[in-house]
Amino acid sequence: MKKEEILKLFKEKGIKPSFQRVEVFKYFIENKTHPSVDEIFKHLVKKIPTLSITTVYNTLKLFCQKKLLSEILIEENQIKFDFIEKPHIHFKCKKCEKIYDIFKMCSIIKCKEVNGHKVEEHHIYLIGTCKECLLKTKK
Amino acid sequence: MKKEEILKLFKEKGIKPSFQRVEVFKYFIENKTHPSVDEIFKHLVKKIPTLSITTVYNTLKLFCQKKLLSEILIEENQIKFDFIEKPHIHFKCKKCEKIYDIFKMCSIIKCKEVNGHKVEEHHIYLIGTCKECLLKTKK
DNA sequence: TTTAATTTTGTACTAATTACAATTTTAAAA
DNA sequence: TTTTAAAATTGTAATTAGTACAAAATTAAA
Ligand SMILES: [Mn+2]
Ligand SMILES: [Mn+2]
Ligand SMILES: [Zn+2]
Ligand SMILES: [Zn+2]
Repeated sequence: MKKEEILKLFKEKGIKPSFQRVEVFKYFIENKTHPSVDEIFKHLVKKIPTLSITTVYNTLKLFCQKKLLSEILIEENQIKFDFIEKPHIHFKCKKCEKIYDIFKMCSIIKCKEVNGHKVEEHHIYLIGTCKECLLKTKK
Repeated sequence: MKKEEILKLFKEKGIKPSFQRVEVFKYFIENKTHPSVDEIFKHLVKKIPTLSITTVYNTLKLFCQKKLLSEILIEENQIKFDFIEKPHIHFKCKKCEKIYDIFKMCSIIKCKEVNGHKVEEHHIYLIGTCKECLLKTKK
């Protein structure tokens, strides 16, 4: 995703493209991970020494409101964030703590209504032992 | 669930039935909700004035280890707890904040393995506007 | 009754997040 | 270009959920 594309996307969403905002957004494009606020801050502050952690919080909240990102509640002590692209679910390994994207479809993900309630977001995560950790244990 | 049944269950699970532990457990049986640590503490401290919040934390951690309770990560700022009975998913209304149990089955809930990873827990929650809040909005 | 193990309690601490006012930046108006 | 107002960023302080830990209390075995 090029700079122009980002600026175009921001314009569509009504987001003013400050340097900090663009850098936070680029973090998600360049690192397809599920970072915490702290991870983003620690990474960007190297490039933007004046960066404030508050700006990172503000920016992430804005991006979530504008549906560019979603919050992932999968850790007990901190919120992680995910770039919204294709719908997917998550798998967290309780051994190595890694979080994997799982592109497996399920009736729940398409569900727009349940028991009379209007459904707007779907959050699914699985916990267990990942492929790699299973192999390590066998050895 | 009677006192004897609780004591029997605790014995099976290897939990010593201290007064505090039994009271915390009874909270879940008598209130089929999804309480936070603070809600449990505030409720029980009326009956047990010497109760420490640390005991509530310790007890809930123990109950989770022993698979009597599960942690629900659905709020950004606090963990909620759920009595483990029938498998179910949750719906949270973003208007009134209420959390509903949804007993709707889905292939994901039965999934024991995905992409080579061994699945041990399934967590599914939906966000939206609940039936009641939809009605209020229409008026 | 002694003793050791377990549980509970209270306090201090940590760390994520929020509140908020001051400063800086941006962009429009004059 | 200069003035002005709005928006964004920053830094600090406050809040709050959760944890660490040692002392006190309880329990149960020796
Ligand atoms: Mn993801
Ligand atoms: Mn439930
Ligand atoms: Zn792993
Ligand atoms: Zn509602």
